[in-house]
Order: sequence, then C-alpha cells, then structure tokens
Amino acid sequence: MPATPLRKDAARNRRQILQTARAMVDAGATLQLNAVAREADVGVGTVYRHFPTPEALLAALAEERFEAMIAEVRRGVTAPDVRAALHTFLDHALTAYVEDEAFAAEALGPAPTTERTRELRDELVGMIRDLLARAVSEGVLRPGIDAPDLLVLLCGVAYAVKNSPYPDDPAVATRYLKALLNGVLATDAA
Amino acid sequence: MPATPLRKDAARNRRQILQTARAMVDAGATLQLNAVAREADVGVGTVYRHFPTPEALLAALAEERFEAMIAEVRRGVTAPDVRAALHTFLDHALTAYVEDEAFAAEALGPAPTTERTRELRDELVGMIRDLLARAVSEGVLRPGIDAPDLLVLLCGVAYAVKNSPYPDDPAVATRYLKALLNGVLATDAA
Amino acid sequence: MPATPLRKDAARNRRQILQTARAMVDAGATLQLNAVAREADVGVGTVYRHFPTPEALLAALAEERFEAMIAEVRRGVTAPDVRAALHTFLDHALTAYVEDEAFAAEALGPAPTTERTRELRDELVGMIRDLLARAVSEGVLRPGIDAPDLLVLLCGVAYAVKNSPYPDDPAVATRYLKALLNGVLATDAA
Amino acid sequence: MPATPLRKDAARNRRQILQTARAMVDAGATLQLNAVAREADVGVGTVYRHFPTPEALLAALAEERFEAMIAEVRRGVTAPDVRAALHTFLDHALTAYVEDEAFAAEALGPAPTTERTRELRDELVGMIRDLLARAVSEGVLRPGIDAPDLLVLLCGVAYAVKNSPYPDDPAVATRYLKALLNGVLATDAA
DNA sequence: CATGAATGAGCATTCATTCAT
DNA sequence: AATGAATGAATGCTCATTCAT
Repeated sequence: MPATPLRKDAARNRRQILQTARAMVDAGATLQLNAVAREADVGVGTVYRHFPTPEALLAALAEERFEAMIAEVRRGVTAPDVRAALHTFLDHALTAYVEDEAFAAEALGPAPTTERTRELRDELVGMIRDLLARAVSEGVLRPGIDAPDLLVLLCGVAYAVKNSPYPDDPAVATRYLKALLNGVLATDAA
Repeated sequence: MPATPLRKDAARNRRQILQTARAMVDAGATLQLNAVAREADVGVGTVYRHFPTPEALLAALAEERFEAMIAEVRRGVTAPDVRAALHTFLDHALTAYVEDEAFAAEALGPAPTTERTRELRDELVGMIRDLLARAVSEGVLRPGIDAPDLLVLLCGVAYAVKNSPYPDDPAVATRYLKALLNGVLATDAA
Repeated sequence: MPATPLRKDAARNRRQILQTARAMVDAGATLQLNAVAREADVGVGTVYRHFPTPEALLAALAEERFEAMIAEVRRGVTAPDVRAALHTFLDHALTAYVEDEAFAAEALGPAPTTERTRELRDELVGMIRDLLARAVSEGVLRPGIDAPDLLVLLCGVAYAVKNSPYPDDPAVATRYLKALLNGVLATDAA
Repeated sequence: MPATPLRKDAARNRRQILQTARAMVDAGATLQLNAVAREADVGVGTVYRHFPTPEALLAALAEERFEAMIAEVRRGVTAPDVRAALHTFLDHALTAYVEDEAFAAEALGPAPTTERTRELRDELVGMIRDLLARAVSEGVLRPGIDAPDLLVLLCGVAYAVKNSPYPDDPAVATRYLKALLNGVLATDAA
C-alpha cells in the first residue's frame, strides 16, 4: 500500500529489477546493484531509486516469502493435527531457507534491514511461537527449544543441505531434517 | 617435509604470516592478502610467495586443526566407551567449527584447496567412518547418517550457533548439539 | 514583459523556485537544479522549464539586486555630496558582493548569462562611470581606476572579507574597505 | 626529509604526478585524481598512494611556493630599505596568488590541509608580521592591518586581477596593487 | 628470497538532463 | 504546463595481483 501507487512504467521496472535480482540471488551471486541494472536492462539510477542499497533489494525479495510462510503457519496453529502442521511447516521452511538465500539472511540476524521486514519477521516468529507452544503442550515437541532457536537450527540444517557431500541426492533435505527431528542417537543422551 | 627446508628468515616470515592470519580469521575478517602482509609486517610479495591465494593460507591454517582432530578420533575408535568417545568428538568438532571459520570451510565443500588438506580430510573422514560404524553396531547411533553427513550436519549446527538469537548465552552450543543428538520431537516421526 | 503573462500557477511556481534558490545560495550551497526542485516542492521538469540552466536561475536571482543598485547609483550621480554618495555606494556594493554570491558572479566575468542581466549590468556600469567621473572631476577620487576596475576591486575586497581570518569580527568589511579607500601605505608609492 | 628516501621509480612517478597536477591547476581545472593519473600516465592507485586526497596533492603543490616566499620575506625583514622590501614582497605575493590557485587556497582559510602546510603557513605569517611591524614602526605602513589581514587582502586583489575586465592588459596587477597601496581616494576618508 | 610500488579492473554512487505520462 | 521516473555518463575509490628493484 504505497502512498502513491507506482506509475505504470515505474512498476514495470520495479518488477523487472526484482525478477532479475531474484534470479541472481538464486544463482548464488552477491547482489551488485550495477550488475542488477545491467541484467535488468535498466539504468543504474533506476535501481538506486527503487532500492538505495543492496540490502533493501534483498529485503524486498524476502518479503513475499515471509508473507507466504506467515499464512501457512497461521493455518497450522489452528489445524486439528499439530504434528502434521509442524511437519509441513518445518519442511517448507527448510525448503525456503535452502532455496532462498535472501530470505534466510533476512529471517536471521539481529538486523532486519527494513521496517517492513522487521514487522514481518516479528509476526512470523510470533506465530511460530504459538504453534510450538501448542506442540509442546500436546506432547509433540520436546521443550527447551523456542521459536527463534528452531528457526536458526533450521537454517543450520539448510546450510548443511546446501553443503552436503551428496549434492545431487534429492533425499538429502529429508534425511537431514529427520536427523533434527528424531536426533542421531538411538537413545537419549544426557 | 618441503624439498628444501625453509631458510631461517623465510620460516620466521611464514610463521608470522600464519599467526597474523589466524588472528584475523578469528576476528571474523575475510582474509585479504594485502592486509595480512601489512599486519604481519611483511611485504605483499612475501605473502604471495608463501600462499599464492587466500585459500592456500586458509588451508594452512586448517591443517593443525585437522591433525589434532584426527588424533582425537583415532583414540576414540578404540576407546572402551564408544558413546563417550562419540560425544567428546562431536563436542570438539562443533567447537572447532564454531571457532574456526577457516577449518570449517576446508573441512567442507568438494574443493579442499590443498593436496595436503585433501589428504588430511580424507584421513579424518576415514577415521570418523570407523568410529560411527562402531557406534552403529553397538546400537549407540541410528543408522542412516554417514560420516560426511555428520560432518556437514555439525557444520550446520555450528552455523546455527554462530547465528543464534542468544549470542551471549554460553549454553547455546550445548543446547543445539543436544537437539541434534536427541532430536526435537518427543517421539519419532516417520 | 513576457509575451504571454504567466499562468497563475506557473507564476506561483516561479516564485517558489526563486525563493528556494535564494535561500540555498545564501546558505552557500552550489545550485543543483534537482535539489532546488525538491526543496521548492516542484517537479524537476518545472524548474528546467523556467530556468534551463543553473546560470539562468542565478541570473534571475541577481536581477533584483541589480535594479536596487542602479536606483541607488542614479540618485548618487546627482546628489550634492559626491563623496558621501560614493561612500554609500561602495559600502552597499561591498555588502551585496559579500552577501550575494549569485549577484557577484553575474556582476563579474565577461559572460553575463542573460540578455536581461547583460543590459542591467551595462546600465549599472554606465551609471557608475558617471558617478566616478564626477568624483574624479571634483577631486574626490584619484584617476586611473575606471568603473569596471572599481567593481572588480570591490569584488576582490568582498572575497577578502569572506575569507578573512577574523570571520566573526563585524568590523572586517569596514576595515578592508577603508584599506582600499585610503591605501595601506602611509605615503604614496610610485 | 622522508624517513625512507623514495625509490627511484616512485620518485619519478611522484614528480610526474606533481608536474601534471601543476599544469592542470594552472589551467584552471579542479583536480580530479583520476584525471591526473590519466594525464600523468600513471595508474590511479599510484596517485592515491602518493596523495590520498586531492587536498594532499594541492598542498604538496603549494609547498614549494611557500618555501620560496618564506625565503624572500626573511631577506626583507633585515633589508636596509623596508619600503622596498615590502614592495617586492607584495608584488611577488600577488603574482603567486594570481598564478597559483593551489597556493592561494592553502595560504588562506582556517584549514591548511597538511601538517607541513600548516607549519609553513605559520612560519610565513610570522615572518610577515615582523616585516610589517618594522614597516609600521618606520612609518611606512599605516597601522590597523595586520599580517593575516594583508594576506587575505592581497588574495582579494589577486581575485580582482583574475576577474579583471581587461584580462589582456599586463599592467592590471600593478594598477590594482597600487590601488591597494595608495588607496583610491584622493584624500583620506574617515 | 623479500620488498612494496605500481597497476587497473571493478564496484559504488551521484547528478544533470530528458521525456513519457 | 507540470510532473517525476528514467537515464547513464562521470567520478571516486579499493584492492587483488604483478614485477621492478
């Protein structure tokens, strides 16, 4: 809800920039505003106008993901089967982290770059907190790990997936997630 | 075992460079050969002669760590209590990953930068394989996760620790490691 | 006397632009048409329409000053006391130069940017010439310095005032002007 | 007296840079380090190494001039004929200001950019103070204008010379200086 | 072998000006 | 006539790497 709805051409440029940036980020490149401009076939100045810093662009990229995830967790909180909801969420979150560097960066760290991002993240964390609370109270989840912990652990797993020695094995993510869920030990350690 | 044992001054330089680099890496900086040279009070060219690329320097930094770890795992393989040996190893490995960016980078990824590093890593992985095999056969460890997997998962946990929202809590590492060991679910998931 | 008298809103814009520009110049900033537009709360294009170049804007700013000064000199030419008139003029001119960068720029240099400015300047110089002529003929002024010379010398004194090592001393302008009037030597040099 | 005497090639580069910069400044351009590098046929980095900022380069340019001037004033202080010494100094100083923008900038303003420049300027001002003191005590100079005043006034005259409406008249400088020395009025004003 | 000056590609950023809306 | 988004040339600066000394 921008104060002034973007002019048509401005909107097209913005879209193009975001699209290009998304592609670059997904390709693993670090965002260089100049490069984005070149790829997006847009003047440098235009990129700078829309996104004064690389961070702002990254943040914009992350927003959609945040919104989708929030919607999903919201559904999960009230779903009949918490365990299933939790699974689905963890699964999707892991995928998001693995696929989307921009989102992972923004969802972590004490420095959400944008006011908007910060709000979104807080909202997401809040929702997850509720989901976890329910899961714990229903005996599905061990206590001791809170929402921020879980997010960052998931991020860690994503990191592992991305650096896995079996990069072409499609089951890696599932396997690693399962390790986190069930643990690697056969019986509990102190 | 270099063909020609280093001249005394050359050796001193090498040592100085490594020391400085270690300090810089530990301080979280990305290694800039120029900066290392300045700090180490040595000409840029000297650094380049000893370590043609930043990676080579990083690799050299990682070697000690590899050697220490190999020694430890070797002891663990034949220790009476596998579970304890496994714990100690995981604990130390996590610490190593958290503390030593250089080592983590080298222990991972399909591209050990040095012949020497590659050998060391292979040796380490071999030893861990043995340790894990024993642990699985004694029912301590769930099957399904092999040595490379475990290493990368640990790396993921280290990543989580380093990005934890509770950066000043000294128990974070333990808590996260425990999550990996025991899992986060109360009862096994499919 | 524009061919078509400005539309009411156009006039308001013009006024606003001039006002803003005046403030910025007085604040010592170099005129950036973009900045003027922003401050004046007007589109860039509007500024460009009214004043195609920074110089044109500066020139417009200078015009008022020219007019005031011309009026004053005109009075001085026929005043009973040439010496007093001359003093007043020099004093005011110095103040104008010191206070108004825009005016100083326009009053100098072989390139008055606007036809209008050029006319005004020529008119001013003409009047001053008359004043000086009278002053010389009445023995008030040494010969050898003509109107353009005097103007540029005054500008030099203004430059000195603006760069004075005693920037907070309100008497600096008077002191420096006096130096120009009476000279710094006790007795004439060759 | 640099700690380490410059290497031969470094010295050559430095000289080249200074030479080029001098030419550019004399041509009235504002110093752009990149441009200097191009003209001097030297890498940008080289220029930056020698002179981290445009100001540093300007300052270096100014130093020679300072030294020459200091030497001259020193001679003048003890010369038998103060009046003549004063004249010579004023004449040369005016020339320096007119010819050398870099020097003028550095000799003025509360911000001598280099420690070295600052020292030189202070030394110069000190010497001039002595010269003026002698001139006043011998009745050659009117009191009321001190050394910093005189310098800045001279700078003003230089400014006038440079902006003179008679740019090709070689006598302009003399005429304007004379105006400052003897004043423009025939008899003293209050 | 060591040195550190030189290099210049590379990236970031600004701002005067144009032109579609 | 007004707007302001778009443009991209211009400029500033850094830093990895080479190579003369």
